Amino acid sequence: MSTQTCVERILAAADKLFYAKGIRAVGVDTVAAEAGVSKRTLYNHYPSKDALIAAYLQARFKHIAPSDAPAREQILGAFDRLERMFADGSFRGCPYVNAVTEIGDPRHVAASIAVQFKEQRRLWFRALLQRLGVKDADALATQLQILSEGALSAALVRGGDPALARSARAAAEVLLDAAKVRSRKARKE
Amino acid sequence: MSTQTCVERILAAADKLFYAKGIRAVGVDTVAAEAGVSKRTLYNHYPSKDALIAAYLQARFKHIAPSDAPAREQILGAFDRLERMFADGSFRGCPYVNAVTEIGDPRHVAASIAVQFKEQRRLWFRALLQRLGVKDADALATQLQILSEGALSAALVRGGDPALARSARAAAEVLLDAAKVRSRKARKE
DNA sequence: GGATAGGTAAACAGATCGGTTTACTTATCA
DNA sequence: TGATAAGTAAACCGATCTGTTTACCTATCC
Repeated sequence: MSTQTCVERILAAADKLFYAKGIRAVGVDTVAAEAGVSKRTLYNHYPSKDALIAAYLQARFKHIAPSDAPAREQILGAFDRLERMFADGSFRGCPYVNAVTEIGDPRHVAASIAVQFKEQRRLWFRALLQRLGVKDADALATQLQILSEGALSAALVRGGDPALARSARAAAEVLLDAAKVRSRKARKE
Repeated sequence: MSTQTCVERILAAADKLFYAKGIRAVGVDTVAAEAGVSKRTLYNHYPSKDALIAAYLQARFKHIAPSDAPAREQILGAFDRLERMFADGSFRGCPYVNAVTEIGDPRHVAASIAVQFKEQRRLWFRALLQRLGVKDADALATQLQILSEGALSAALVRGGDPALARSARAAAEVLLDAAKVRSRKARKE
């Protein structure tokens, strides 16, 4: 017996299977079985597989915990987190990018969730860059986002090679060092 | 009537449909119909859908034409090519990454083809960097590869925004400028 | 002219998919 | 106690998928 509620177990099963095997590769019956729940119950909570997919992506939408650590440290820490993800063994790419690829239809809810997630991450970079006093924080944030995105994609193909995360981190350091700072006084960290 | 041979039409149809709609989303019957060929004929040339997928990926394996243009120009030109791909309207991400995502199984032929393709591109970067006399050409080549990979992935989610290719190009310029060169004399271009 | 190779069209087989329905069980609570 | 809500198990539906089979057609070439 568990303290988990019904929809929690469904979501946990969907998360595990959809991410590990792919959205299209996993049927609704399989999710229900993994959750230890009848198919009827699953369809009582989610009217369609599309709704379940949307819920799965929403549930993965973790906001990064705000931190008082130095901005540069936090930025580079994001790449260290990638490295740990790659080495985990169960890494299979970015769930949002995967969903967009597997679903195809750009009007699907999954597409807009993916856009929101990526933009949220970019804004997280931008806020930290602004704290660093970087002049064109917006442009640099996009570049850092592209770097982490690229590491994710390359690691998917290369079987989760953690060296890719370290490469991306080193590139991020170069970009940060080359970035122009607003003024001498603004540099506190 | 066309001068195209049978398997050429099959491959052209597979390329168009697999890339535009996804490998799993397109059935063998659809490919045969698009090629104007009976299903029996398709299975005479390719014993299974997996074989057709492998042929589709192999056919996309274009080697970049060698050029006498300055190395730095060629490297940055790769990002300009990305920008044109994004703006094309039919852009739907990298076919190799998509195949890995859609198929899942890392032992599938598609997975090794994807690895080969990505490595070939990385080596193309590396050769140009060596011509530039860059000291750690191997590491920088990986970073440039991560940048273009990231632009592809981000553009897939963001509906082919060409600005992402320009961002990646600008980052590549910064990395190139920061790269250490082997010696004064080696700098010819 | 007749064998051969390669093609078409369409039915078929077996599996799986998303989703629905039916009939039964359990637990809560007024 | 008895109504209501929520769950189970399993059959079922129609569509679609990969792959095979059958029967027929049409060039080419010796």
